[in-house]
Amino acid sequence: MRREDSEIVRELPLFRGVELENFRTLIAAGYVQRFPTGTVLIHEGERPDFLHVLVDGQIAFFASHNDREATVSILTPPAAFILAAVIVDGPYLKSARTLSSSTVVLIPAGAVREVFERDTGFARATVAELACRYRTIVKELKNVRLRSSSERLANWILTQASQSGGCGTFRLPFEKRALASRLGMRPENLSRALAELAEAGVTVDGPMIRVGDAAKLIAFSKPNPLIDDPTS
Amino acid sequence: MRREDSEIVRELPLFRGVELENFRTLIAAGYVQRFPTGTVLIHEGERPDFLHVLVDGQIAFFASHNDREATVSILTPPAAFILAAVIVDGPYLKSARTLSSSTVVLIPAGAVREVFERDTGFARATVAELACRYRTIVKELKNVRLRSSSERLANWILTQASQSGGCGTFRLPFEKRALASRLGMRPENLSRALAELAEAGVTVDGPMIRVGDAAKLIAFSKPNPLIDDPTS
DNA sequence: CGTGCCATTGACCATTATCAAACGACGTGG
DNA sequence: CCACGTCGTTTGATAATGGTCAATGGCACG
Repeated sequence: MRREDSEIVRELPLFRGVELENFRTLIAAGYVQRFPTGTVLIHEGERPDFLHVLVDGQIAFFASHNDREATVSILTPPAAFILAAVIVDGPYLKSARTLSSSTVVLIPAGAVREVFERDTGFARATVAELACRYRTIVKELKNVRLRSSSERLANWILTQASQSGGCGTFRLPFEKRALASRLGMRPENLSRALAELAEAGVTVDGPMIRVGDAAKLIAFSKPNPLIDDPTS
Repeated sequence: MRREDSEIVRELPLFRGVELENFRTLIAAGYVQRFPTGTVLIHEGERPDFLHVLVDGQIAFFASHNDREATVSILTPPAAFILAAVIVDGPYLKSARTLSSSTVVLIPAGAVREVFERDTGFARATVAELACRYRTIVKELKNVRLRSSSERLANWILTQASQSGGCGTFRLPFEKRALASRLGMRPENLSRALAELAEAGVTVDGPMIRVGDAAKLIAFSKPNPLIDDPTS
């Protein structure tokens, strides 16, 4: 593993509190892999062999049933994933697919569980990580149940715009079809919803989104920190 | 606190591994309260003062936004709740209301965090609890996104029937309106969906549900352990 | 310079929500 | 003991939301 990659892992909140020796054990057991766009890294229902850390790229988590497919979340680096499955040693509940070419650090599940047993710093960080993940999904469930699809879109644009720095313009981080699935809608509906948001001052040019009138978009979106604030 | 109540708490997976001395600290700091039906115990957005343990009764967790209200989950005793909020010391993401008169053990959040810091057994149990909770919500999100409302109902009836012992008849554990909200539908729709399930051999008499033909209901429901199995 | 995929648009359909009304169980007060 | 009101449930009619199907245009890539 390149020093560069292990540094990224070390800097994650999940690993920052691990004792150096234990961290080295984990890194020594792990390795790095690079996957092209569209690779399915993990399959719903299988058993977790590795804790994964996304170092670069983008990964979508999705689940299938009844000939339908739903994106549960999209992960941006750096971040660990499938921690819960590794901890409880239960089957993956979601599949994962790269949305762009991605590099992933793989740490054997057994090593993770061992270090978890003897390193209280790691245990604490695991708790914090899981608690945050849990809260994130609760927010997502609220998002789905309490808002229409255009409202979800409007709020997604708002948070995206605010994360992309002051100017009201940003580039979609992935294809519109991926965004549609992430927001629980069809691509056709996303198109229509984007067109509808012109009334709220949002203009679209290919992958570029421009928030022309933030106040108007906020009025339409009715953002709620208990749904949209990733830090709360 | 009655010995009876503290025993129930002690037997929970979350507390079973806590060192006896630490457990006594928690219990000494806590107290029991009984609430009538319909009491709102906690309010979305407020700060967590206590870790709660439901000892008897039933509690619905719900969130409000845009004049809408959505039930996120319904808890049956014995179980701890709002653990994640206590751990990260963040605002409640959901409100909680008793569906029947309920007794709850309240343990001050500070005491929980203190014991959490020095008791590795508790830390480990917390991790397990959070990981399971996380996975439960992921399943719920899949349930909402991958199934129609009648499918959700059919699968709910299936698991309920299997948990209520061999005979295919059971009593709804709460009002139909609460069930409707739990399943993400309106009471009117629940009525219609129940009527529709007659084709799958389900008969309804007030609060009594009878699964006349399990095979037929299974064929309709298409149950999926990665959504419906609470243990996986 | 095709070929394929994504995005968009329009027409139509399915699902679910909303509104309204009526029924029945239940409890209260005359 | 009965009249009445309340509330949960059911049923019907209608509207809104989102999904499906089909056709088209644009763009990248071979």
